[in-house]
Order: sequence, then structure tokens, then C-alpha cells
Amino acid sequence: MPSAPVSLPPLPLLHERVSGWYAEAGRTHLPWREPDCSAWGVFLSEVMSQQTPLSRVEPAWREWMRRWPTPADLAAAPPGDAVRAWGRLGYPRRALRLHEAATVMVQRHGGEVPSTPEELLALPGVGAYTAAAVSCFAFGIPEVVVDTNVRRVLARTLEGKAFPNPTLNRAEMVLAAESMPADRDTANTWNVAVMELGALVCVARGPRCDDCPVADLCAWNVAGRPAYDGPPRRGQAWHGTDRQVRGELLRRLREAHHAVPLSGLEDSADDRVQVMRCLDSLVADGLVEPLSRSRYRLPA
DNA sequence: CACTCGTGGAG
DNA sequence: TCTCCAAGAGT
Repeated sequence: MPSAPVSLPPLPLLHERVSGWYAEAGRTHLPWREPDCSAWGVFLSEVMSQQTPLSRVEPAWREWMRRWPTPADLAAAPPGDAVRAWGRLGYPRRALRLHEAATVMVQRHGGEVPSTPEELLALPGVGAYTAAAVSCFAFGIPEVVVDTNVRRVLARTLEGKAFPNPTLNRAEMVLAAESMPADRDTANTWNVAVMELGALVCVARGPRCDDCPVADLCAWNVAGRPAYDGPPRRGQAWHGTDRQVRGELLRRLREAHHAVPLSGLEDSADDRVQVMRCLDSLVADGLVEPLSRSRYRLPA
């Protein structure tokens, strides 16, 4: 059970303040927030935004929507085109899963994005967050949408903690569900508004409590913003990791628009054994296609 | 549950 | 410079 403060902020007031703030300060101009944006556009934005800042997502999203305006358009393209168009958004397996998801939409959903969380969860690359977000933002279904921003805002306002624990647990989902407005439309607005508050004001480093609409209601702020004291949050190693080498290999294959000989890849890192291991893992993931034992390309 | 999987901007 | 971390998912 989360250690809730002695008195929780009155939820209706919290809802009103956060939603009011969103109407004033939210990035309502983002293309996937336009009322006429298709469900496919919303779906695409959610997958692209997994672990990638929106500022980098928007240009790629516009290009993808211009090129593949429907699931069928993407499904008809070679998966390698999706991987190349993914560019430097990071975690390129997301591009592959997006292509697979588009294929499933064509094969089993009449070329449409499914609307229920259950159907969405069955799609590759879609987890609890994305399923809830697409249901809510594209179809107006008031699911419990919990991402890193929501987790942080709730940890602070309701639990009085600087950060949530490293892993999302059941108690947190219950807390998020209980903090939602009962009314459908109000709940949908709350979902996007609280997420936006976490993205713009209640940020991880250097939260701008002076600009926060609920600073006077926030358990963490009222308590004097005590430092995080939970279990250590693991950092992300980078230099010398397989991720770095995989990234370098894929960068070369993206930029070459034809098959690349092994000689053009093997110096992607100092350790040749590591390079070959990473190349094999990219092939196993379906991100790279071996034409022979010595020529590689993005999958056709 | 703990770990892996890219990339780049901010402080 | 270096650390942190971002609309997470899959194993």
C-alpha cells in the first residue's frame, strides 16, 4: 500500500485546477491532439513517444503520416523502409513492431486501429500504457493512463514523494484509478492534462513549482519537497554496451541505401567479437537481413 | 522482478 | 564533462 499523506487533496479541486491549467498552457497544437487526427495518427504518436521526447517525435510523425497515412499504407511497405524512416528516434525495434501492428490491423481489424484496450494490447509493441492511451485519446474511452509523467505527478501530489519507485506496481495503478474523475469527458481531459503537467511543470529535474496550478495542494511541495529516499533507480550504462554498437551498426545500414559488406560494418566497435554478436542479435530481431555471410541490409 | 533495448538534450 | 532521463515493451 502506498503511504498516503494524512489528508489527500480534494480530488475535484485537483481535477479542475490541472484541467484548467492544460487549457491555458498545454501543447494543444501538437498534430496528434488536433480533433481531426485519425486514430492511426494517435497510435503512431504513442509508439514513437515511448521513451523519446516529443520534440524529436513531431518531425518524424509528420513524415510518417505523409508517407503512410493509414495502417494499410505502412503494411504495404517493406519493413526496412520503416526502420530507415525511423531515423534516430531510438529503440528501432519499435519501428519494426509498428510495421507488424499495421499488418495485424489490416489482417484482423479491417485496416483500422482497434479501440478496446484488449485488442490494442494484443498488438506488437503495445503495452499497458499505449493500449490505455490510444483507447482514451483516440476513442474517448476513459482508461487509466499511467506513464512516467503521471507516476511522478501522483507520487508528488498524493504520496508526498519526490519520485515513484523504479517499477510500476499494482498499488500505483489503484491509486491512479482512484484519482480519476468519475465523469467520462472529465476523465479524458484529466488523463491528458495530468500527463502534460508532468511533462512541462512537474518535471523530474528542476520542477517548476512556482508555475504549478496545484502547488498548494501538493503533498510533496507542502512537506517542503523532501529528497527521494526509495530504492535506488538504476542508471543506463551506455559506453561500450551492445546498445551502442547495435546503434552504430544500424546507423550505417540506414545511411547506406544498398547492402553493406561486412568490411563496412566490422569496425563499428573495437571488439570484433562484440560487433559480430550485435550483428547477429540485430538479425535475430529482424532489424537486419543477411544476404549472405558477408553482406547485410535493412529487411526488404 | 530485473534486465535489455537507442538517442540526444538539459543541467 | 558527465549524469540523468524521456508518453515503455518484451523477456
